[in-house]
Amino acid sequence: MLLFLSTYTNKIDKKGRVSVPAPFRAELERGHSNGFIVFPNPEQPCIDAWDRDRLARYARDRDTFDPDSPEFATVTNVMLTSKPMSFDSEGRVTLPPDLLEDCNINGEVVFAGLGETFQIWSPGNFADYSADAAQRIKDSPHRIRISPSTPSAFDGDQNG
Amino acid sequence: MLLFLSTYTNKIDKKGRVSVPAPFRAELERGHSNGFIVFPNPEQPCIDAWDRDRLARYARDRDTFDPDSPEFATVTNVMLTSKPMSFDSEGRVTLPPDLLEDCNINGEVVFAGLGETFQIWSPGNFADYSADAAQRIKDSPHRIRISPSTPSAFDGDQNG
DNA sequence: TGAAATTCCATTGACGCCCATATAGTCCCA
DNA sequence: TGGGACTATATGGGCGTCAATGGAATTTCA
Repeated sequence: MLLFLSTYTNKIDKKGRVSVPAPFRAELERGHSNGFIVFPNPEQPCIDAWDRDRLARYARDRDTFDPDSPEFATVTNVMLTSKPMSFDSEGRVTLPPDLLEDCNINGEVVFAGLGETFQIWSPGNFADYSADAAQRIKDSPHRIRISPSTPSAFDGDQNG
Repeated sequence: MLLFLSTYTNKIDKKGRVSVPAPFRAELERGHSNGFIVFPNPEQPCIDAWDRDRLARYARDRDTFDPDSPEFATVTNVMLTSKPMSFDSEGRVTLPPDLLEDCNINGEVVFAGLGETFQIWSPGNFADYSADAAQRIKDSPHRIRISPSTPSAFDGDQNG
């Protein structure tokens, strides 16, 4: 699976282009994709970025939801509002102006790796968001817990 | 699988032609198709557009339905009312006038990507529809949940 | 022969491709 | 180990191509 890590801040030029961090590009290429898909996050003032395979999986789920359910409404809304981004020869994309406006993005963007996906923030909103997350961790500290590994390339290595 | 994303608003010219968004055309070509199939949506004032393979799958299902069931009636009606659209050399189609009338389409159309299929709306009806979907999401918010990936080139992730 | 439809050509604006530059990081070698 | 050459990334700008749209020319059918 793809793994997007770390955060990067890049500039948007006059033509609206922004370089996607090279490590993110490399990850997408690992998934045989020369682009990714963006849509407005339904809960936070940021842009969600998924690889095509993940969105295709989500699209398939649409047929399984009750048309009156909120799940159906959400997946429908994601499909309607998502836009495919493709890299130019320098690894840049042009993010949709309406999404930038909604997220208060102007001149600079933060690429925030979240593991299987990443997000795109304005530096200001991202600072608030990550400060809030840090505070919540302080308020209720806990140990890192990770689910047992599925037996894969290695065998018999999964300590409880 | 094919993936139709985002929404596009295009004009219908005096001769009834309208450009199909280039990304939709590209998807259809990916599926080795130089056109698509339209039929009136049974529940909403819009036109459903499917690729040929999907309609063929649905046609096969007809044999499995009880002839007295509503499912049988629906699939039968879809087959009876479907019309194949094919692109001219500029990527335009001429939508059937009766379907346009039923959907209050006049001068402009919205192509609405829904993942595996897309729909064709009048701008006004589409605004109502998407506002309604947005409202339903607000009324019962929930996080996006996506089914586990099928084991493919990469290893699956097991979220409960 | 007229109406409708299909093919072909023209215009405009946006986007992608190419080239150039700067900066930072890496590698090599003395 | 320090310096220099090389490479890759991020960024900026010019230009050609393509998409969307409109209309003319040509064909088809009643």
